[in-house]
Amino acid sequence: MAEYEHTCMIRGDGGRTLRAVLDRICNKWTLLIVATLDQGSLRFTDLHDQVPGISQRMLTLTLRNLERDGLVSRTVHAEVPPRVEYALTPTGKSLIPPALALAGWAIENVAHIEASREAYEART
Amino acid sequence: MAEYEHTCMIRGDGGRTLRAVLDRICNKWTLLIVATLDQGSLRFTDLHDQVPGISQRMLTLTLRNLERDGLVSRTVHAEVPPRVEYALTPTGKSLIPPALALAGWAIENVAHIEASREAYEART
DNA sequence: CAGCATCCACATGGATACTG
DNA sequence: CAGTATCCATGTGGATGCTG
Repeated sequence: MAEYEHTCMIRGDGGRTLRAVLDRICNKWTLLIVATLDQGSLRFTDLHDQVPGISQRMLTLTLRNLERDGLVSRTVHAEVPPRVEYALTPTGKSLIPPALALAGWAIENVAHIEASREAYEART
Repeated sequence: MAEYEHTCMIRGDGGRTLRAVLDRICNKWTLLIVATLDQGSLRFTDLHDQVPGISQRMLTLTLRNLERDGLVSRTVHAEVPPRVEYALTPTGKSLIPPALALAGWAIENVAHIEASREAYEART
C-alpha cells in the first residue's frame, strides 16, 4: 500500500495526459457505446436500439468523436438503403480492460458510496 | 478477445451504476486530488499548492463531494490558526488501482489518439 | 488558514423537426 | 436508413471578493 509513487502516472504532467483522455471518455455515452460495440460491428439503428435512452443527436456526436480519436471505424456500404457499420478499432478494443476495472470498482463500491452520501445529507 | 460477455459489467443496468460513479469521478479535479492524497493526509493549502491550476472554489467543492461519497475524510483540529487534514478513506484508496489502469491506458494511447485526431481534422 | 458567496462564460446534452 | 439543423435547459468551472 506504500506504493504511492505509482500515482505519478496520474499526476505526471499535472494530470494533463490523463485528463486529455478522460475528457473524451467520461461523457454520458462513450463508454456505453464502446462496451456495446465490443460484441462486434453494428449499424446506426442497432446501436440506437441497444443503447437505451440515447438520442440520435448524441449517438451521432459520440460516434464522430470516437471515429476522430481512432477508437471506432465507420464503413459506409454503397447500397440503397444506406448501410453504415461501426466497429471498434484495436485501440478501441484496448480500452475495454481498464474500463472493466473501473466498472468493477463502481459495482463493488456503489452501495457504500450511496450510503455515505445519504448519511451526509441526513447530517445536514 | 471473444470475452465480450464481460462488458455486461458496463452495460448491465443500461450503464446506470457505472455512470452514477463516473459522474462523481470524471470531473476536472477528482482523480487528481485522489492521486495527490495517496501520498498521505494533506491540508487545504498543501493540496492547493500541489494541484496546479485549481481554484479555491473547485478544491472546496471537489473535497466536499469526495467527503460526501466517503472517499476522503476531513478532520478539523481545534487550533488557532485552524488546521484541516484531508486523507483517503479505505474506499478512496481502493479507487487508486482502477484509476492507474485507466491512466496507464491514457499514457499508452494518447499519442495515437492525438495523431488520429489531427489526421481527421486535416481530412476535413 | 480554510473557507463561502456571487457572478458569469462556456460546454454538454435533450427535444423536436427535417432530409438525401 | 442514417443522419443534419435548431433551439434551449442545465451543469461545470473560472474569477473575484469577503470572513471566522
